[in-house]
Amino acid sequence: MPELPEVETIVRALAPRLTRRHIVSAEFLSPLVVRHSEPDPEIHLTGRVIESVERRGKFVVARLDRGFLTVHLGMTGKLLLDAARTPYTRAVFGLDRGSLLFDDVRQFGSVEWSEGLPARVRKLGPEPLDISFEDLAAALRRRNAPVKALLLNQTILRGLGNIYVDESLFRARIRPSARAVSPARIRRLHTAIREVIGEAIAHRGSSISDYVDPCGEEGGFQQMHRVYGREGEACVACGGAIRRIVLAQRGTHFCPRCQR
DNA sequence: ATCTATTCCTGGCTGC
DNA sequence: TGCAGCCAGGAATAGA
Repeated sequence: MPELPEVETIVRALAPRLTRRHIVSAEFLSPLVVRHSEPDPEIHLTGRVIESVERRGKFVVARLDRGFLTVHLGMTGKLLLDAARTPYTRAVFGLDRGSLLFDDVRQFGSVEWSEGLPARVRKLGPEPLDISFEDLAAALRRRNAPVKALLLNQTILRGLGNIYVDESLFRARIRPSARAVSPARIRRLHTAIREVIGEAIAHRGSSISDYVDPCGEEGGFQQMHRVYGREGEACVACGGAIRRIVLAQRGTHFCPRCQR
């Protein structure tokens, strides 16, 4: 499940390989993955030049000589360089040198062409590594949803998903169900998010289920998860059992003793 | 405006 | 062994 650190790893691998490449062919094998696109993406993409590849939250955005190619990996999406097609290949881009495949088993991901930056990218909130404590506190103030739901909301903060929200809340010692979190706790949360995201990027993301980068490499941060996927195991801080509940329609992992 | 529930999708897992 | 049924979850959408 690619979140900010995984997408950052992917974009770092893709950018030098795709910048200044010409798209000589574009083929969509599943109508589902182009559901967000403006019409006729094959026509608009063919012949384009890729000018840059950047991450915006969990989106991969390639700026073209005309328009944008935007990819969201959803749950199981992969961007693969010079790879063989599989039964789950949903889009194929021929380049003047090599090729780019979009594989996605569950098809929660999407690939789109648009003339301008897509609306759903434009309305994203700030990057977690850029936002100041004051702005984070302001964004969470006067909200009454559980803090976990707020952190998953990409218009408040972009790039965090289920894993990194659980890990950040553990390090900040805040219960995921907490509402109206105090400024002192938001201070801890601000620090925790920066630490978790920074460490996860340094470890090239978490390989849960079948995440790999465009060269087929796995990440290593899953070894360092303190709560996610550790239900019933011992808390690294207090030794108590990690609990799993469902909150905001997501599997939610926390230590009942450390996170009050 | 804000919050919550539902929906999409399918391989893999559980349990009978 | 086989298979029905459930689970994972990002984000669009609908409903309250």
